[in-house]
Amino acid sequence: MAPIAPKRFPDRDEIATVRRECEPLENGAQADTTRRLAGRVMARRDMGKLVFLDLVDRSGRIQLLCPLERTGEIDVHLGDVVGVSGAPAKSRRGEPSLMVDSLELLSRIRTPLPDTFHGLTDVELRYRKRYLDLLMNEEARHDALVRSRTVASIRRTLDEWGFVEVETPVLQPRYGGAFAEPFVTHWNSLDEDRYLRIATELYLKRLIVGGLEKVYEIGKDFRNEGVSFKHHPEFTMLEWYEAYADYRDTMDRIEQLVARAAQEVLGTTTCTFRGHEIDFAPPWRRMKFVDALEEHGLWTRDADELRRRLQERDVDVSKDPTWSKLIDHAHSHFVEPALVQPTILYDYPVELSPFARATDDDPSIVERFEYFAGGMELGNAFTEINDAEEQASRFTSQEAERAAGDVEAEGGDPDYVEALSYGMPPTGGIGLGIDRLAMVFTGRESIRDAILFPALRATG
RNA sequence: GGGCCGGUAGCUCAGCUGGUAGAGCAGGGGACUUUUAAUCCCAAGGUCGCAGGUUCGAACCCUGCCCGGCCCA
Repeated sequence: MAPIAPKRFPDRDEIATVRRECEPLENGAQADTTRRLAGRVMARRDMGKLVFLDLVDRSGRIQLLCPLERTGEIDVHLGDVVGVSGAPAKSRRGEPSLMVDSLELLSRIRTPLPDTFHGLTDVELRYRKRYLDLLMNEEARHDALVRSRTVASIRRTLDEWGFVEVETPVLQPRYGGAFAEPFVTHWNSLDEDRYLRIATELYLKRLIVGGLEKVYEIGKDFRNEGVSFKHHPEFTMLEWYEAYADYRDTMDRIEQLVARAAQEVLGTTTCTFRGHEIDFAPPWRRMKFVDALEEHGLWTRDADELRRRLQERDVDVSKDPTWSKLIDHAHSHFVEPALVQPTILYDYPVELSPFARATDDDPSIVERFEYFAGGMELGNAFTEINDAEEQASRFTSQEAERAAGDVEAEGGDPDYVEALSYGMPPTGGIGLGIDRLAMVFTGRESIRDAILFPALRATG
């Protein structure tokens, strides 16, 4: 009968820790302590009575020296999960190692690993079998940890600032809070359709009405659209809302939040993305939306004129039925890609911003900003409309956009308007695309490298 | 949706002008007490993405489809 594989391996140390213990040793020497390590065997070099293994855990890699006279036969294949105990040592050539006394097989590999030298490079396989990518490519492990630590840092900062983390519905009877088409599903027992949320915005602001004052949520949003290097149909978004604050307060906070995350995760406020060194240290460049378009000669309130100017520049405007879509196209085509260093664009046309309050001196311009890095929008923020009647009239304006052919225009939400009618404090709110931030922090140029299991077509 | 590129052993790849499929690593067997892409010997490993077509003969040429990448929309 085959021996039963151990169900646990307690009291293990991290490989990185043991490596550090090996550093001061002379070549060929070993410490008189005993350490226990567990992990995946990623290389094997047999030298007759002495077997060398490379053991990998989350923290790093170390060489195992296995003298057969002590350990017995080493019945270990590449990819097996083993636990060992032994003494920190250095090989004669100076390689940090563990001189193994005993080795136990914890899990036997059944399907051979990919080529341990070339790793797994096939892009499709890396996405479909991310576990192999993580196993074979140290870079993939590193990126996953950077993302995780970034989210942890953001939570720490918001918690420290007194924000409350909440969870709001993913399945919503109405969708809103962004311009996008939703996924639809069906609730059988109620025989009602539900939309997967495209944003958390309208529920979070209901909580501001309810007096929670400072709330945030980190979660998945879903938008029924194609995939690109910066778009993914399910993506992770942070949104926060802060009572008694406006968009200027929010600008200061987002600079602090991102710079601090970079500092904590990367050890510096800078990172390299698409060959550019990007520095998140505040203050970020700030520029009016209108001025940014003006720089490209693309600011006009006249839809026909704007259409003409875009066509002159060989832009296909056939799918832009409204001025809003045209100006958005102009912005995303000419302005956004040039915003490499962290930049805040502020004061947007009211047509693009159904939830933002007007500026004091111009009712056609609202207190909204978007912020960019690496040529990508990272997020969007407003001084929130907190008056029910004003919100209702913005929804009405959006219906006109929809009637003019913009399928992504806001659909309106009477229940949300009712919530506002009970009074909402003046409020600043913001969204942050976590996947895109992770792209910039890791230097990965595809959002699919920032997402552990990106969406792919189903196979066979 | 359109254009370009790709899919050959578990992985990384080669395969010329159409002539019966190759290597390295991994996996199996063996040798070796300081190797680290260890080395050496032996044996094994294939629906060439799928389906048609052309041809005496197709991984290779043609058509359609599937999956992926990049760019455009």
